Amino acid sequence: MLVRSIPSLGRIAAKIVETEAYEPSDPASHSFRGRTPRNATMFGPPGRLYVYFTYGMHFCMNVVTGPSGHASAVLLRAGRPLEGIEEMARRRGGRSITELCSGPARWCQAFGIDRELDGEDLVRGGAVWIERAEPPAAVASGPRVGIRVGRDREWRFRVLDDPFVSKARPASDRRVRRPKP
DNA sequence: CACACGATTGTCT
DNA sequence: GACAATCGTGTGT
Repeated sequence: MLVRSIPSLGRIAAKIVETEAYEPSDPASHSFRGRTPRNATMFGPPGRLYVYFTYGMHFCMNVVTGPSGHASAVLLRAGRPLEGIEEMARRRGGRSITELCSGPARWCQAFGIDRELDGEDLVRGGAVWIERAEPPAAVASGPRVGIRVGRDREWRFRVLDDPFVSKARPASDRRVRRPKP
């Protein structure tokens, strides 16, 4: 689960139910064409938050996963709200609970994640960090969403039958993995 | 310096 | 299902 601490507002938390993976030899990755000012955090050490701005109005967040120099990251696409639901609903304009964190830009808005948190250390955990949660019974994988290249890499992962995954193409999943208890 | 476009979302038909 | 919103970023001149 992803946890956000906001002074005077307390904890906001959501269980991660949908992600996408990106790595440097992957044409869909921001890191594919090398380091730039925007993607610099991806090229840094793992365990950091990579936040980028897109479509002139939205933020999306990733967890940097590869060692320094190997720019890999995992996009956080959807979460199930667990704590601070009132605060999330306020930031999301009073929308229903399934629309609070179900989408990468929606999740950032609900958590108050923006440019200022790019590069945040998720391991040290000051403003935002990750905590262990109950593992899912089954994970489905399939093509990533909203990209025009790299569709052959089926690196979108979502919890099977979870109502909080984003609405994008649940039928495109091609493989189901069931981790042993 | 100009310009095309995006790891999206919300609204309208 | 179509499309507007809205601007930072990367690329090319």
